[in-house]
Amino acid sequence: MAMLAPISIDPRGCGEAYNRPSQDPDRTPRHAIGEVAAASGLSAHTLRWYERIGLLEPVDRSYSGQRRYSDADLSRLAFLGRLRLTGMPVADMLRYVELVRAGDHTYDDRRELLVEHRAEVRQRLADLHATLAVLDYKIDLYSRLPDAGEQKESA
Amino acid sequence: MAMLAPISIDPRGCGEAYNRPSQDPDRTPRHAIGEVAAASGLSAHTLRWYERIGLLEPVDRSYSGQRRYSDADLSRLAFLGRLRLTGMPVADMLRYVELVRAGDHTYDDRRELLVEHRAEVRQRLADLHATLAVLDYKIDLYSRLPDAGEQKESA
DNA sequence: GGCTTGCTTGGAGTGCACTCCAACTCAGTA
DNA sequence: TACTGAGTTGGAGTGCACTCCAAGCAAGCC
Repeated sequence: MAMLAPISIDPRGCGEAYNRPSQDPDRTPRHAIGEVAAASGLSAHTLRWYERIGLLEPVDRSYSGQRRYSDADLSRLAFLGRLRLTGMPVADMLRYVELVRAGDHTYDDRRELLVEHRAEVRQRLADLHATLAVLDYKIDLYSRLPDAGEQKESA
Repeated sequence: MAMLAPISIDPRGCGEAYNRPSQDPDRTPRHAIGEVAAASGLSAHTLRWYERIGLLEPVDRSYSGQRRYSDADLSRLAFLGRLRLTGMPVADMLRYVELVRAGDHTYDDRRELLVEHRAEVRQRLADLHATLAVLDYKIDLYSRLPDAGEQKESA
């Protein structure tokens, strides 16, 4: 297998890349599914499934029928991966992708969708911070009352 | 229905409360399932299910057989709710509860479990922060290219 | 007394997001 | 040319965490 350029992904450039002029080198297919799985943290199964349900446009194929992902696919995946990782339901991701597909007149809807997700992300951050404090408190407690101690804690 | 004292929950005092001397007012049963559901954010269904699978000790009952939760139950629930909210699998929560049940000689194991969870919480915090930056970037982009604009964005 | 609302049960059902299966084909190396 | 490992498909299966159901009991209010 020819050595492929290492994959690097900038999640900022996602979705929109779809609207780029087609001579953009961005859209040259070159990455096999295994590479993409390793780079994105999604399994090959999941990558195929995302394509099947329409989260990704049909991916280009090699002459023998194997998938070859372009950098544009990769950056979309990177962004979608972030959305998933932070808890956006697949159905909402699909809606976002459909808005991108629909064209430039959907900017407002896309923004709204992202703004809503941002609010959820902030809520999660708050929950996690609060829990972190509780965990620190209890871990400290357990550290100071090491195992098998006879004394009981009162908090 | 008699007005019950408003429920306030301090998640720090959880699990351990189980080892308190029984004269502690903490263990007086008084809260109906509906109240507890409202206060904890868990549904009544879920509260019964948690009890069924052993996350909660069998809850005290009124003479007519309805559940009456004590403050000790509540504070355990508050802590368990935090663990769930921050992504701990129910199976791990169950393990934690079983360690609490097993007695004081399990402090080290409990601490280890919480330390592991804390690491996951920190990882999530990092993921969320990184995604927040991406969301801010894209939302800003969409805001500056309001809907139906003719120009295309290039990032 | 009648009404409404809330609670009870065990077991079955739901929704989400994958994840696997079987039976292939294909690519690269010795 | 044989072998190994990676890729292909649609449909079925899995795991998790609830969530609901039906039928009935109980409590508070007019």
